[in-house]
Amino acid sequence: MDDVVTVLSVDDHKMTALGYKYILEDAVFDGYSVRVEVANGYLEGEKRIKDAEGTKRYNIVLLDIQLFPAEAKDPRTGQDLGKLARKLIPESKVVFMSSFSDSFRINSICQAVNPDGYLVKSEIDELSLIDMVKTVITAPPYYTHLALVAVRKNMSQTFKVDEYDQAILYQLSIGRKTKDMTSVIPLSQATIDNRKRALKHNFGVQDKNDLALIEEARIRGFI
Amino acid sequence: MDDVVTVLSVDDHKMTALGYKYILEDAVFDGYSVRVEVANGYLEGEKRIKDAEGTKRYNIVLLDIQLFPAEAKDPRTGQDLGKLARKLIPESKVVFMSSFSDSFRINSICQAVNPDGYLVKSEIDELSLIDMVKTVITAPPYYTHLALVAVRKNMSQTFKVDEYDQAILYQLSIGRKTKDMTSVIPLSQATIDNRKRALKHNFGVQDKNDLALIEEARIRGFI
DNA sequence: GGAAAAAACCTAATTTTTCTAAGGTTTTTC
DNA sequence: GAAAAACCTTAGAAAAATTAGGTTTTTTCC
Repeated sequence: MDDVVTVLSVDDHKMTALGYKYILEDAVFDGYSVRVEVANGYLEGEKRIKDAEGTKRYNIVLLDIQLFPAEAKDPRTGQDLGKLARKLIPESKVVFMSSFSDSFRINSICQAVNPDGYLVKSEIDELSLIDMVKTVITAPPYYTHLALVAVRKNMSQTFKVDEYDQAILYQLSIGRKTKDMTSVIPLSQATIDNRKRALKHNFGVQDKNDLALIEEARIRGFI
Repeated sequence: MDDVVTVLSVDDHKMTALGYKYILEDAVFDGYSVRVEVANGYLEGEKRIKDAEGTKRYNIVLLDIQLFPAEAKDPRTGQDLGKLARKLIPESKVVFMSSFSDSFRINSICQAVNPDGYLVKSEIDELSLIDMVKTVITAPPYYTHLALVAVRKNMSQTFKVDEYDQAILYQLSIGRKTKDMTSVIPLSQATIDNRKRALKHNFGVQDKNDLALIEEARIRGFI
């Protein structure tokens, strides 16, 4: 193992990333030290990853999810950087840190990127940060407690919805009109109507509105 | 919290269970101590769980998976006891300890029982056993490393198979003939033939035999 | 607040997809 | 070499999707 573990930390709050940097660089590891490079926001993070293409420059890439200010309306997230890292620097470990602890989001990211770690920000302290580096380097994966709870919830979900139903629930949750879903879900509007009706029935919210369906889906971890 | 945490340990190797008993009873916990009752095998475990029905007698139920000697040919496993515990003593935490570390088995059990912990036996030592009790009591779940790796593998599985295909793969893996699968899978033999052919195509093993299909499914964590 | 427009909800007929029944051919097992 | 099993195919049945459009409810606008 190298004497220095290099971490790229990508966050839209530089102060947060600097906090992690000093914690990790001050910590005492067994047989190595940690050096943290900070990238402020999506674009800088993207650049660093691209600049490192094909190298082993980073042992760990630490990614926030939200990397643009809300008003930027940019749909790209840390998940996209995670996928990019997987492609360009496949030997680097990818770890997410996010304030999101909802089941759906965590499981979606884990499925899409298969990260070596996931930390819910409210659970991060000095010890867990250090423990994350140790575990990710030697025996991934590393999940904080709430991330594990979310994973467990998904695993034990006995009521299955297929990919179409999941997409319908998601589109409902972000406010897309049913008639517009045909542009993102390859089904006819009547089929979407039918499946929506079936979902309401199966979730025990027929005779109720979409909000009830969304809420029940959220409770069950489908969104 | 009670001063004493009571654990029911169900294993078919009494010496193993006794080992856990002495480790945990000798350990020093913060604010409580641990008392372990040992049940030797499935039937005794079943009896203890039934006797405890509706009570809070056990804080934790620790279950091995294999609870009959191989020659007994009894299909019941610790998973059945786990489900029973969930039903009769719902306030007790359920934790599995097993030598199985294959992805399919771990994920099946987690889905069927939603345990508060899963330990792969090769990873159990004094510290992890103690840590398991602490975590399970205060903030479940607790998975050992290989269990987490298995969970992660399942999560990141992008190639989905539905329940019918998964059952076909499993039946193939235990050697059941295709013509006999109709007794355990509610599909016609022609449909099973068709799905099997499609699975071989999707897994890139058409023109190969069943062993190739099984192996590829195992690699991908479907069995 | 009411009218018009938009969207949701719903349904029947038709089409498409998947399953099944039935049985033939090929391969494997004994 | 015979029997068993796997593999494969076709025609028909069943299930799901689609087309097309109607009714009801909600939203928007004045």
